[in-house]
Amino acid sequence: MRLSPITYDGAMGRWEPNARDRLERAALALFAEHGYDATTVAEIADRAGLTKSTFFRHFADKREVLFGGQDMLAEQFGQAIRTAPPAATIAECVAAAFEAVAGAFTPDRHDLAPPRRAVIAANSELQERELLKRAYLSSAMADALRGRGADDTTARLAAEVGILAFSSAYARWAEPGNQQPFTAIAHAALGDLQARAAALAVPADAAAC
Amino acid sequence: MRLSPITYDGAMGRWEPNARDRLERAALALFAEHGYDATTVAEIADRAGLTKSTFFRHFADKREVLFGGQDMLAEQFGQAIRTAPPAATIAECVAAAFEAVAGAFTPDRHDLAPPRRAVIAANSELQERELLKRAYLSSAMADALRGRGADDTTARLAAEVGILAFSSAYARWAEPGNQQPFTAIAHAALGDLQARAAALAVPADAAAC
DNA sequence: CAGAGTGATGAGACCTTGTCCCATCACTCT
DNA sequence: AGAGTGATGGGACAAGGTCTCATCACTCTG
Repeated sequence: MRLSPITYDGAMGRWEPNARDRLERAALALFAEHGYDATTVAEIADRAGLTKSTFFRHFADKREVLFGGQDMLAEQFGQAIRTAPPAATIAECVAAAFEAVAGAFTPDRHDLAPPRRAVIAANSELQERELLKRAYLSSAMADALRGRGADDTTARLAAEVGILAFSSAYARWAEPGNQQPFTAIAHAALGDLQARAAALAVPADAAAC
Repeated sequence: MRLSPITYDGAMGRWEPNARDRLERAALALFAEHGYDATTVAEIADRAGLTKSTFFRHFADKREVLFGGQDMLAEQFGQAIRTAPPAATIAECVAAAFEAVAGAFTPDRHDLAPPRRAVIAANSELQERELLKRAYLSSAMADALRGRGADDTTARLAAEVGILAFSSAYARWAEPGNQQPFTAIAHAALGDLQARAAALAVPADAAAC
């Protein structure tokens, strides 16, 4: 299948550009229409004007088409923590990581989040992948913290708390009515969790659960 | 394929009993010999004297054969937290959950842990499943804590910290030379994490990472 | 003791995911 | 014009996983 040529600037594919983009959009549309399971890779490729072969050249996995940017996110987390000021505390390192990825949460990306979340919420296999993504981000943060000299246990704990803050901040940012920028929400979530972590450490506290 | 009859007491299979057990052992042996990827479900079933059909009747998934008891563990976590004394703090609820599952970590199960861990460590797909299992246990704990009235954020945080303590305690318990009972290790790990969580909450602390 | 019922298994067709190899095409460079 | 390059198409292929139906062992009932 050959599509009409489109002039495009930038280093894109040679035929019709944006093959990866087209596949992502086609997948999201079909998943929303018929559900994730009822949609085959061949159908996605077909709607994008491509074939199954090409799909798997762009995505290692059928699920991957919904979880594209996670590698970049993990890389940015790690980079921000590694390049934070030497005197920064662990909490400040985590906050720096959040600021580093704030660029990915621009208002124009905001519209794509709700349908994507809806598709994931409707399928347990995709929720699993979402959890996996979190674990991946968490271990990237923990590695970077260890690289700064933090001991293993503290690094893992801080990373878990950081990811918890990140994911709840993302959920709030992605809400349809939200206007606040991601950074503000993320910082608030992190501060909130820090306070609650302190409360956890006081078993004599009267706060029975 | 028909095997010689074996007298057996208890509600087992009608033909050769312990089909599920045999499949698990055959799988672990083959995975250790040839690796996870190079072992097909048909081979596992064949070594167990069964067929592919029967394998998928006992396990929803090829990976599932290595991750059997997680449902039970999650159930025990939840049950212990729901039935903890009304005045128990969150930390005490988590500790109660650990005690509830200690029965699963008896010395005779200790020997099966190292080969299983070795197989998982050699395959990323299985490590992913391990992470998924953790997330599953964590959400079971969080649900139970929410059921006691804890707010969402605190419940999730406590569950994450609890699972972190649990998995590091399990790793220590499963070490070949270990003699300590699981409960003692788990409580120590939880206490350790609580202290570090408190330190995280003090950003003015001089502990740069 | 005969026959119906039950539940686990065997057998095999079938679809989808994911891999692999090779031919083909568009575009670029010389 | 011709060679090179890189993305794509096409099809064969293995394995995972689902489904259906027949078969067998065992139990229960009359």
